[in-house]
Order: sequence, then C-alpha cells, then structure tokens
Amino acid sequence: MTLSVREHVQDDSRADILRAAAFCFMERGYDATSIDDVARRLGATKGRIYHYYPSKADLFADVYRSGMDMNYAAIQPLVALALPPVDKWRRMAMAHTYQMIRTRPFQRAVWEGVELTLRGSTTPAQREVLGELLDYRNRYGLFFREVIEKARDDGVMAFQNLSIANQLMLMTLNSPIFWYKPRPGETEAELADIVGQVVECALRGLGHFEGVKA
Amino acid sequence: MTLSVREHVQDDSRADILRAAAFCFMERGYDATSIDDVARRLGATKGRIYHYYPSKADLFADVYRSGMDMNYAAIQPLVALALPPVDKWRRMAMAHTYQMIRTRPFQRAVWEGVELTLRGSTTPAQREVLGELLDYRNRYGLFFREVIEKARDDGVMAFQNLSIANQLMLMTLNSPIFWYKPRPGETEAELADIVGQVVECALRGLGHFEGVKA
DNA sequence: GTCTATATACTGATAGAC
DNA sequence: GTCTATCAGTATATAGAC
Repeated sequence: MTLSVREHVQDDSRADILRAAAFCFMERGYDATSIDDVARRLGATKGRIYHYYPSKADLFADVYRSGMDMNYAAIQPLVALALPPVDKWRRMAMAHTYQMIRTRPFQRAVWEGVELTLRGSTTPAQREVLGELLDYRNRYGLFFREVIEKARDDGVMAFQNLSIANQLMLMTLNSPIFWYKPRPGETEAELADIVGQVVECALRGLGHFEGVKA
Repeated sequence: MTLSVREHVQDDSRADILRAAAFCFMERGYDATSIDDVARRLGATKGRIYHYYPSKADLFADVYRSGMDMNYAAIQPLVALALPPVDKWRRMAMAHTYQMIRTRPFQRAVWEGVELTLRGSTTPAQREVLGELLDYRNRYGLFFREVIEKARDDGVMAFQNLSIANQLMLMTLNSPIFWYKPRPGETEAELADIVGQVVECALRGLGHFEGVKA
C-alpha cells in the first residue's frame, strides 16, 4: 500500500503522540494521566494532541490497539509453523515474553484497557470500542489456547481445566510488564536468561515434564 | 485488650467505611473513585467519611493495610508449622489463594497500592505511608520465599533464580483477584477445585515433580 | 456524628489566533 | 498544524448547622 507524503507525516506525528501517551499511561495510569502530561512529555501543548485525537479515550484506545498490533505481528507468523506443539508453544511464549519487555509501556496500556473494559466505562461509544479491543485481545489468547490443547491431546502437557491453565500461563508470561526493570548495562544474554526462566516456569506449570513423553 | 464501648462503635463505623471503600476501589480504581462514590455506597454523604479519615489517600492506605492484616492472620500461623517444605508451602499457598478470592476487594487495593507506590505518589507524607505498607507486603512475601528456598535446598524444587521464581509464583497465586468471579450457586467443592488448580500450577512452575524425590 | 453548603483546584474539551 | 485562552464540569477538602 502506497501512502502520500502527507499521510506519512501524519503517521509520524501520531506515532510520537502514541509513544508519549503510552509512557505516561504506564507511569501514572489512565485516570491520573492528563492530556497536559502527555503534551508536556512531547514538548508541546495539548492543541497538538487534540488535532489528531478527538478525546483522551480515543488516544488511549489507539495505544491499546497498537500494543496488540505489535503482539499479533510478532506471534501470528509462528502460529502457522509445522512444529510439535511444545516446540511451537515455546517459540510463541518466548516471542510473547520478549514483546512484554520490549514494548512494556504499550503492554501496560493493554492490561489497563482490559481492566477498564471489565469495570465498565462511561459512554456507550467508548464501551463499543473497548469491547472490540477486548475481542481482539481474546482472539490473540486463542493462539496459545489451541497449542496447549493440542499438546494435552498429545499427552505432553497435563493441566486440568483448559481455560484456567491458559489464564494462569498468560499471567505468568505477562508478568514482566509489572516487575521487569532494565538494569544499566544489561546484556542480551541476561535478558534471554530472564525470558527463559519465565517461559520454563510457565511450561512446567502447564504440566510438561522434561524428557517425559517428549 | 479491652476496648471501651465508644471505641467499639468507632471500629464498626470504620469497618463499614472500609468495606464500602474497598468495593469502590476494586470497581473503578483509586483515581476514578470519588469520596462521593464511597459515601453513596454507604448510603451516606462524605461528611461521614471525613469524620473518620482525613483524606482519600488515608482511607485507601487503611484498606490496603487491612488487606495485608488479613493475609498475615491467615498465613503466619502456618509458617511456624513443622512440616516438610513442600507440604508447608502447599498449605500456605492454599490459604493465600483462598484469601485472594474471599477478600478480593481488599486484595485489589493491595495490588493497586503497590502499583501506586512504585509509580511514586504525590506528597512526601503519602510516600512514607505507602513505603511502609510496601515493606509490610514484602515481609509477607518472604514467608513464601524462605519455604521454597528450603525446598530447593532439599532437592524437591528445581527453579533457577529465587527472586524470579517467588515473583512468578506469587503472581500465579494472586491472579484470581483479576479473573475470579463467583458463579451463582457455586459450591465449596467447586471453589476448592479452582484453588487447587491454581496452587498445583504454581507448584509445578517451581519445578516440583509429583513422586520424584518427594 | 452526620449533613449541607461552599471554597479551591484541576481536567477534558473547544474556539480561534497564527 | 500548533499554540493560547477559556469554558464547563467535577473532585478533594473544609466550615459550620443540626
């Protein structure tokens, strides 16, 4: 798809706003973040933001959507791979966990967006937008659900209830958005080590045993 | 300790306010909850609340503290038991998970309180209060940390990094505060089944294998 | 001890200059 | 496309009647 120069410039402006907004929402949460906060971080005033987004809710929804777009881009290609389910799961889980760390501000907005949706937001219009985003996020969760279901059918995972197992597994993989802080001078290997521990913990939780039936 | 009648009445009034506040904070979050919301749920006006609490931040801190008090009351007696580490851990983990479900509004406030603390709140006075509560919560986490460390020393758990393992384990046990919804007519046995699945998932995640070295 | 005002401050959103 | 100025709504907290 070809975009005009004007559209490219628009996209850059929007991307700048999105990054600033994601960071602010992560730092203070949706309600405590004012449009002025986002503008200040941009080195601008809120006129700039309202030129691109009609409301704070729309801005937040776009951060949420961007976060999920990034996740789909990272994981969807792996879903199609023809691999044994545990191997496929491990690749998906590692890619997902890296995403949580690398795009943390956006993923925090995804998390808060889900919470806001479940709480029930104000206007019907916002409710519809957030509802669609929740569907978008739930479809993403199905990618994992299908793989672990297959793995259990194959006898290489041994969890009980599928929904609960998937819920707990995703919670473990998502958890770095809450506690990960990049250490100064952290190497790629150290990062990979952390991701590996998270992924292996989740895999054991699913009832997969090294060297058994694999 | 003997309390005067007046103090008992005060405690009841405060407890009513605490429950209403915990529920509102759970439903809408700290920032989006107004004192008027809490008062409305109490069937009163905010004059009643400000009679007992000097500020919204103090009210929230008391909900947070109450939640942790309940956790200590439920788990601390188990810490002293002379049991094999995995057995002790399982009893603690089950008690903890039940707590998350049974006192969910308060536990959500604990969670949000930790987030608010890490984000950095407004005034230095609030920062001090929240900091103490975070210590209180971290000391609680040590109960679990010590047990799983012992279990690993005994060779019945096989996680890698102690801090990460404890973090992921607590995340799993805490997760019902986000997704648990009581079903109408849910039996004690069904609840116990859910708690059991959460606890066993966390236990497997820690690298404990049924029938191996146990 | 609880209520009804009310002061004060802040935030989302708009209008219009440049 | 970005800024300044401003309006309207709402929230915390206080003062004082009852």
